[in-house]
Amino acid sequence: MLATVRMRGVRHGASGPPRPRRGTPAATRARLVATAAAVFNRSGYHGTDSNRIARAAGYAPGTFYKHFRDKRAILLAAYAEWVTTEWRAIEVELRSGGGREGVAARIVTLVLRLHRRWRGLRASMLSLAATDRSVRRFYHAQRRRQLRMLHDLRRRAGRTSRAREDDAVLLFTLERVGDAIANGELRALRLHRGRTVDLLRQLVRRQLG
Amino acid sequence: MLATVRMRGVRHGASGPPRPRRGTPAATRARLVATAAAVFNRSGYHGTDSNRIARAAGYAPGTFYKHFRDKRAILLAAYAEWVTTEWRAIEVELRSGGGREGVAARIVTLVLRLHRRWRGLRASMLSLAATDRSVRRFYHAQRRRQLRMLHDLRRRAGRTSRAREDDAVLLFTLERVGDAIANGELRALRLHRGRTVDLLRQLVRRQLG
Amino acid sequence: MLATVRMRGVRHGASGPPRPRRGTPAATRARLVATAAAVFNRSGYHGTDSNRIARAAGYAPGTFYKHFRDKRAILLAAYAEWVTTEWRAIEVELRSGGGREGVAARIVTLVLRLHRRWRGLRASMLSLAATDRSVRRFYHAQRRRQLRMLHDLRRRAGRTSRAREDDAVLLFTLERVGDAIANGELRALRLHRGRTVDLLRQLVRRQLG
Amino acid sequence: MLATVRMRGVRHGASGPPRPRRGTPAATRARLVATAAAVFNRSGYHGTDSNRIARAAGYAPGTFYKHFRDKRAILLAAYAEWVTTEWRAIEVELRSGGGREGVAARIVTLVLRLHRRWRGLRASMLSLAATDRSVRRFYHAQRRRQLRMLHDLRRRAGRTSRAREDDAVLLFTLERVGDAIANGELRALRLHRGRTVDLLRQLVRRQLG
DNA sequence: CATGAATGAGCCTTCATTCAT
DNA sequence: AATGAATGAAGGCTCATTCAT
Repeated sequence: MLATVRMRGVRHGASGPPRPRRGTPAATRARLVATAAAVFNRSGYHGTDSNRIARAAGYAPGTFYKHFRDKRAILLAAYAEWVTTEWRAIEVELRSGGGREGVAARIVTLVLRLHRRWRGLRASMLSLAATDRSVRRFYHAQRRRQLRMLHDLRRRAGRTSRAREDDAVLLFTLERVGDAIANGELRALRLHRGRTVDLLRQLVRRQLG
Repeated sequence: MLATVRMRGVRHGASGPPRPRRGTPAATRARLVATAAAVFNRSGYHGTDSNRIARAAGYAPGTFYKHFRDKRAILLAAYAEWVTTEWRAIEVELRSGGGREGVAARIVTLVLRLHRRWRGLRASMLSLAATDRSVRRFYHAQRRRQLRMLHDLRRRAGRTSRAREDDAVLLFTLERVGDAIANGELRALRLHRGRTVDLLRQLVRRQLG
Repeated sequence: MLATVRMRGVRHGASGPPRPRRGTPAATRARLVATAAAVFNRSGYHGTDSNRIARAAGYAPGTFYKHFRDKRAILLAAYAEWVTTEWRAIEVELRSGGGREGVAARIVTLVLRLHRRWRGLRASMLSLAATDRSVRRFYHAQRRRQLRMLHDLRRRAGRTSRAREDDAVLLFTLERVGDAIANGELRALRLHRGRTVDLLRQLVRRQLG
Repeated sequence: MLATVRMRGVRHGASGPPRPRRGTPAATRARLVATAAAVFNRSGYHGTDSNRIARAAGYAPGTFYKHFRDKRAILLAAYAEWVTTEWRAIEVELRSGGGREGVAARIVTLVLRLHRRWRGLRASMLSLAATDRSVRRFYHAQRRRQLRMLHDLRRRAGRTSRAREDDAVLLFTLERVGDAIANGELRALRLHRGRTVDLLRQLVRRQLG
């Protein structure tokens, strides 16, 4: 959902405001969230302003504040969407079956892809969370959701021996390396991407198995 | 150095500026960098301004710009200092000897402590790096330094079998978990801190061994 | 237009802003341009700032930048208006007929009056044009307009024998002497104003005839 | 004098401060004035600052204020020098004899060359004079000097029939066209330079004859 | 005489937010 | 529901000027 609606919203924004005005509040809100996600992703939270987001979505500045208390609120909404999307994709991947090996490999690929695609959005979130208490709480809540989802996945696979701490550390590693690859850190460090990805796959396989 | 000079600089800034009029440029610069590190750490890059930093260090706004081209520049200086400080500490720790076990444990403790203390500064750096190309390059250069330092450490310890990719992934994991602890994520996720730290120690021990 | 709207805009700015909230963008823009012309005229380009102009027009600082890219842009707009206004007045004067003598005399009077009234605005323009390439280009374009207008006037009067160089030199002389009178240079040099003006009238008469 | 000392002063300024420190006050002052003239000429009064001028002359900021009350004062000094230089050159030219024709032609050439060379300095002067009363007074005093010099020249040549008003208007025209040529206005207006210069020569010849 | 570190008022500009329509 | 003109606090940065050495 994020990946489709959002991209459209922005493409239009580049030329003019072609969006249909007067829609259901929910549709307007969704359009704004999707656009915000794309814009934050490209320019960063501190690199855009609420007027720009509104215009990019095809609305006037005032409309923005009819749907969101403030700029922060829309970032939270966009990020929550992102978490949902990511884990929906992972669930689909897992359910599609295949050997333990294949599943681990595909999950790593998926996570890396999503991190690459949304690195700016995630960076925006982290940037705010660092200073803003309530954003941090929200961010932690999202993380709890992730952990719960991972735990459910493993339970369904019949593997519950591992501690939640192991899950968390794995999550952190995946996330951080995902960001690193997305940022171009690997290239900057002249590290082999394939080797690094293999390492991650091993870690995931071990944890799931 | 960061940990001492810096904190003082800010402390007196809080009450009234004790007018350090007329010092060597190097001393002024150092005072500004130290203060900036502390202020960024507390309020985040986007949460302060150059005037505030200057005042906190006991100077007028203009002085800031005699020493740094812009606000960005002082963040880079502060971060570079931080990297140096962190690894100086790690080296000292390693040289102090003790069994393999003890060293690994102490390094983990050290890294976690430094990350906790400076999480705001690091977050500021990441926040800028996400949007600013040249900051990103600088950040990557610092990371290269870290990796080189880690590699040197292991070579002196006579352990070179591991690939640089393993080093990097370990670094990322340590860093990320360090941030997570500092952020209060562990608590938010109701994870056991001791267990998590033990996990990290194992990883480090394995990598050094 | 310049002479009326503008002066009003500033007058009420002096006491308290009468809050012209919500007008058409064109009206706001016009109000800002008129005010800027008056303020530049009084204090010079480097003697005011965009906030002052905005307030004098009855707006907040931000409004200024909704209508003009920067301080320079509004000076250009104000100056372009001035050129238009001046030549509109000259055309009217010419069309009003009367003998060759009378027309020349009246044109000189008119030009001198306009230069006296707007000498600060013109000085602002010259001051910027001296340093700023693009302002200079704009200024030259305005001058081309003037020359074209003068040429058209003469053609309609059936006098085209003179070269464009003569037109230009006449324009420069008129302009410079106009400034000199406005500046009080004549008085400072203990020159007779009447005699000087007569000289100019002769020059204009000769050129038109 | 302006033309020599000044240019040197700046050339050095570009690399480092190579000037001998500790000279006679008069020498220091002269060096500063010459440098200021060159710097104002290039960048305009509002395009530089007193620190830059001091450094370009090989001195520290404080030295500047030991020799001049403020930034304005050095512009006045530089401009006064310029007027002196210009008229010294014109006098030399006149004294060198030659027929009436030749003298007029050479004076025009000279004036145009000086205006071209120092257009930035003159523009700086005009820019300040427009706003600043006392600068304007100073500027007028310089003009009086010019007029007196011109009058003396004519008396020596035995031509005193013309009124001072005529002298003044000629001066203004020469000056203004000189600036126009220096500014590139002629080119911008697609006017023939040769023709324009011829026109000026005629005017001067008539006035001297 | 000369230095140069330091000053701080103030300018230019941005942007989150409001509110009358 | 949506608009968009307007707001104004605040941030980044400059530069004329001072003064202790």
